[in-house]
Amino acid sequence: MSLSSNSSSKGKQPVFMPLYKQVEEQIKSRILNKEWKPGDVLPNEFSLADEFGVSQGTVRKSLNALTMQGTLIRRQGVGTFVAEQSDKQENTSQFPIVRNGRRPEKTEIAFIRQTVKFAGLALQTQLKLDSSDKVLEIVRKRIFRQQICAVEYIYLPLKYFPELSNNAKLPDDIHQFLQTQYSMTIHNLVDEVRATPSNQDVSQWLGVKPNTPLIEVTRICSSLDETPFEYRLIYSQTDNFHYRHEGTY
Amino acid sequence: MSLSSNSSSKGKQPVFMPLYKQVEEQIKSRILNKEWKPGDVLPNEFSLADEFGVSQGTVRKSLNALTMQGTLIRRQGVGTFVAEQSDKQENTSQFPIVRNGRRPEKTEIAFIRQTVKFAGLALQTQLKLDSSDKVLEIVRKRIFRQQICAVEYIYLPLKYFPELSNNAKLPDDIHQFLQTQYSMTIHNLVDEVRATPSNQDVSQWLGVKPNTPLIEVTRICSSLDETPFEYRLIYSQTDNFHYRHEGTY
DNA sequence: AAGTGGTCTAGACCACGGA
DNA sequence: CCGTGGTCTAGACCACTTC
Repeated sequence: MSLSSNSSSKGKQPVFMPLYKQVEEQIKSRILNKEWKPGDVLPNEFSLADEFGVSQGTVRKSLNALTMQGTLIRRQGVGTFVAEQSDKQENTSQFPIVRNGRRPEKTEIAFIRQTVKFAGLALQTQLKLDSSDKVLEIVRKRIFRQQICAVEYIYLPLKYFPELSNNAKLPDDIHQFLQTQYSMTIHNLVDEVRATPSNQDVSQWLGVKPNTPLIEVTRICSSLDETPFEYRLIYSQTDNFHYRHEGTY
Repeated sequence: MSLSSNSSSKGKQPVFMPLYKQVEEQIKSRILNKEWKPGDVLPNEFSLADEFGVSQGTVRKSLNALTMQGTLIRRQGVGTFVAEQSDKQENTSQFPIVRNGRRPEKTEIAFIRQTVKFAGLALQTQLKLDSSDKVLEIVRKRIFRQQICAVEYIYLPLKYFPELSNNAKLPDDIHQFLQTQYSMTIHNLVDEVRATPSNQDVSQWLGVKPNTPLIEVTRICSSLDETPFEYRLIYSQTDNFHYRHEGTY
């Protein structure tokens, strides 16, 4: 196989895409097509170079770029793999609510309930659904050492995950589950944080007085092809916890 | 000049540092020493390669790494520059409070007051100060089109910025100012978000009823050498605004 | 036209992990 | 031991900016 020449007449702007970028896109699309699934090993650099008709150094540049984006994992002496959910959780603290003065810690999960519902308005707009689409709603608590730290509402569209309509309880690690069942991994996410008075339900679950100020984190997770596939609401009191984000410029 | 051989007997673990990493550290330290200041142009790749006694490709790898960390800016046909504050603000949305359903937008600033104080407890721990250290406190409002969106308390230690003790009002773009005056640029930051009832002062400034639930963002900015040099508290109501964070895995 | 960074190649050698 | 990715080099050519 060989890559396209550098000028294209499709768009208005002729698109100049360097070889390493083209290789990157090719690899990405094979992952999207599930030719290569999470955990799979890719051919080595020289095989890929042959296949794409470029030099090994060019392939290397693509693989390293995808590794930095978190799509691939490279292990010296072993090979290059499609990243699994578990690989990603090491780097970025999956769950953003942490104890004051601490780094992210592992949480326990206490299941409350799960139901299939029609998508409400917020879900329709954020997950690109319409009013006839259904979602699985999961409600559960996050706990650090007997201390209830947050309540989560998780919404998964049946459009993408049809088998969830049966009432089998999902495992605690939902993203792990979605990855093994649907080869769906998080590629990026958007968090919006607001302050809101605690409502009846959440107050009970968190063990706080109604109208206590809580933070409400709205999290939307998207896959590699930019499909938003999960909507999540997280409620937490912030006497002992906070939402945390650390960034490098 | 030439770099150290790959094995060192200083630490407990013999440290193997690849050449490109050593070059990276060298360049970083020259920036810290203010040999190269924000906005300065670096020598070209071949000059640096000569100077460090490595090949041009190795220097390139270092420069690209530092570019991705936001420390340098490279412009084809022109040269490689030490990043300025203005370069950084383009990539990462400096100010994290945005209107609902929007991307980050430019805000106006309304000055309220500024005072020199002794550092309180939170400041002492977070900025590594002691009780005799003084800070400049700046209080001001953030405004989107006549709509007050947030109140900011900004704390700058006189330890790092001694000339601020005179009562001259600082310009709106504080980071721009700190960069030109002190060659101090943000390298990373930590945000902690909590929910809190609005107090008397903030209620007035934001124009909300006392005890309205607000978000409180505690932001600590650090420089390239990991010195935390600014502590900031941001208060905002979240009927029309929210704290936003977008991340790629 | 001169000088910069950007892309691409080809090949050498090293370090690591597993059989 | 072999095969993998990691580092490093040297050199060619391209694209962009400035003069």
